[in-house]
Amino acid sequence: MKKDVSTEQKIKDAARKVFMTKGFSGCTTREIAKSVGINVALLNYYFRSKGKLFELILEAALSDFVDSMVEVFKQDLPLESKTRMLIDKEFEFLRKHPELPLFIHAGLNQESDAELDQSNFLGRLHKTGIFEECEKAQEEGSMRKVNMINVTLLFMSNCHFPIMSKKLICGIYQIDNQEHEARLNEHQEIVKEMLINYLFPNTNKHA
Amino acid sequence: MKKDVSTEQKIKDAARKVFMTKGFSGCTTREIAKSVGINVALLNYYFRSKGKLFELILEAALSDFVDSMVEVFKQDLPLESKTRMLIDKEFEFLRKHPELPLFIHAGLNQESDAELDQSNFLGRLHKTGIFEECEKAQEEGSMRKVNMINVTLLFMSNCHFPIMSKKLICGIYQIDNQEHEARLNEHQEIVKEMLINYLFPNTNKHA
DNA sequence: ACTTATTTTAAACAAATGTTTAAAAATGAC
DNA sequence: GTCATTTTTAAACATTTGTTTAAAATAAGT
Repeated sequence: MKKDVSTEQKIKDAARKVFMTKGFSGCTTREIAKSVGINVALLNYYFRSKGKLFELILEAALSDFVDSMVEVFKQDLPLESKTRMLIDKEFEFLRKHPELPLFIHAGLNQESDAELDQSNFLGRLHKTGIFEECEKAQEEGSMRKVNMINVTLLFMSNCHFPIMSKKLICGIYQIDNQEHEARLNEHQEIVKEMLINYLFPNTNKHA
Repeated sequence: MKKDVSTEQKIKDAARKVFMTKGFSGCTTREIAKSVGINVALLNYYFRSKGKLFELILEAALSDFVDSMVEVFKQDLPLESKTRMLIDKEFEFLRKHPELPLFIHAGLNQESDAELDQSNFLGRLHKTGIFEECEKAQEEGSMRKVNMINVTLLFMSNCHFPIMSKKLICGIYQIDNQEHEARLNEHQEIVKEMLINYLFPNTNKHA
């Protein structure tokens, strides 16, 4: 019964890779099975259907995202340092999984129901105490008074979009991967400074 | 031969709507045909194939985007006013076509070749003189010295992402459409202030 | 070793899909 | 009205696709 890696896990890994790059309806069960080296029927033996398998992968992807955020929020650091760290971690994480943001957004649109809070993402974030921490800082006046949803939007916009827009940017500006990487590295610093200046306006700027 | 609207155009309109919401492989030619009220064969009579039709729609969508940018850039206004106007126009445009950003990014990933600069987007932008205008402002010191690709990224990130992430945000924060709209309206102002402060740091803030 | 349960496969199924063919309907020219 | 051209349709074609069935191979229990 024991293998190096269980068949079930091998299928999940392959499915993740294929779904990520091609989307749910952009690939076939046979394509996934082939990339694992197994029969199509085995897919439905372990998971009941293509759709069920996809839901699993999507949920896991979302979870990965929240995990990387939680990890930073839990750190015992001043808010401003956490902000820098969050941005750095996000860029680092997304450089390793550049297809993830697009996959998640496209995936959520595919599933009309989108039972997104089964995994209780909001609860996991709350447990880190980050919301109270921001609230306190906002009352103290060290942090700008902005709704936390808007704060989230600011972070995600400026971290996720630069990664997911690679093809568009390279296409419009006619640049290659190397140049794009350079722009991305610079952007990471730009975003850090811009967001910190905006959210913590009273801090001395190092300029 | 003359109709109120030509069949060809009706197909394009329907295809645009369907492709936008479901993606290339997320819909069928029959689905498009049905929504026009015509036979499947007529699709391939006017356009040669599903793929060719899709390319047309995608190209047009990209063109719409650039058009709305060009329109603002051509205005005879100080850079800072143009910035405000660009952000307002982008939000306005995207509220009307919220599926567009995701459609474009997913579409570009689907087409491996992505002959994106057939429409010469860069050239159209150049012709507005916006690049020279920014370069001059940067030398004068009124605008922060940031590569124009990064400037583009800043604008797109902060305008496009908030729109395309609606389902994700509503799912995580468990908010309804109305609350999301309120966040979006506020975000529009946030983005304007943040970007202007960052790009034109020497201007007096109205605070 | 024999039996039972689990894992894997080959083959088949029915439905869906992109595309084509050939004929009918509509339109325009004269 | 007749003929030729354009537009539209119904039907068919060959694949593809998600899923199932039934049997074979493997592992586990005793």
